[in-house]
Amino acid sequence: MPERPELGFLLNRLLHAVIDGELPILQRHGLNMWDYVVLTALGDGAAPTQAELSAATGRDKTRLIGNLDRLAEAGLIRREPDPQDRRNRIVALTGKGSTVLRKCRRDIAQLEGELLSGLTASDRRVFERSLVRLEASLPESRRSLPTSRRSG
Amino acid sequence: MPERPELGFLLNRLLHAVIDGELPILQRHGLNMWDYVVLTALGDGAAPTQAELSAATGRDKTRLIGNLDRLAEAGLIRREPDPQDRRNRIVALTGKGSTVLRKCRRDIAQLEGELLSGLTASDRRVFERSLVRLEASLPESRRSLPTSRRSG
DNA sequence: TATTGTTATACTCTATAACTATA
DNA sequence: TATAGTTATAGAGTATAACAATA
Repeated sequence: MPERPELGFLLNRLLHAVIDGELPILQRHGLNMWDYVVLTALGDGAAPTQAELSAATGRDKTRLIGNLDRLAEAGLIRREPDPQDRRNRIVALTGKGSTVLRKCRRDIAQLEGELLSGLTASDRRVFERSLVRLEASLPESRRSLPTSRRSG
Repeated sequence: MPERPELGFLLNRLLHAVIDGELPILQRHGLNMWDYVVLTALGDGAAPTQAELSAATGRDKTRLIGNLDRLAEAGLIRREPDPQDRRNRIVALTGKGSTVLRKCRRDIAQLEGELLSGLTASDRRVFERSLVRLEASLPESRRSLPTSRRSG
């Protein structure tokens, strides 16, 4: 729609298309976007404290709690007191949590394939490689944060 | 951070980097992100009604009003009753509005150049072309909507 | 009766500040 | 005193519904 399509415009449109595609997938597994971000972070690294998890995901520590409560209630994560420092609570995936995470990733990978199916194989390789490179070039400060906004 | 970087993760990081870079530019001209989206829409097409502008930008019509009030107050747009149908108000850029829009676009183009400077010229061409193609392949439903979220 | 623009209300999400328990 | 986790309060942003003017 802009005469020269701006990066922000294009990225925004694309991101929201991805989110719109992902939300139903996550919902089928009883997850919202932040739940999935948390599970992803837990699947990537070793068991962290909630403070570390907050930093890793970009989710404010006070709001992270609600996600962890629900995830624990659903049996997807465990929260255990740290024997080293009993102020900490160590968060870790359960077997069920790993399974749900794996299924979501599989479905999301398929969704991505569909979204990118309009590109040639060569263009897709360059596109994905560029995304990874650009992301790597960003300052550390910005962390994850897919939102579940609704447009007016 | 994910083992296989997901599209949503990468797009989100990149979009927020763009937004973080753009907000100070817009702020220098007294604009917020929605103001800029509205000015952009007005710069692209002919003078629309507020309802059309709402549809074109994705901004809810009730929340669009506040933006239009401020933009008119700042002398960047005009709102005139439609002689054809006096329920409508026709919105249009003023000369001052066009100037501000042009300056913002120029600064944002420079920002984009910096953000993409890590790519080779060839990769950048493919990357931008792919973005445009992917955006064009999306369903009509989704319209613009850069947000000014703050991560926790 | 339907529609444009507007205002008002309720609701959600977010930011900030307290509180507790450990250290 | 400082920190991890938690809870509570205030504020911003959003959706929804109602309203006045015009068709």
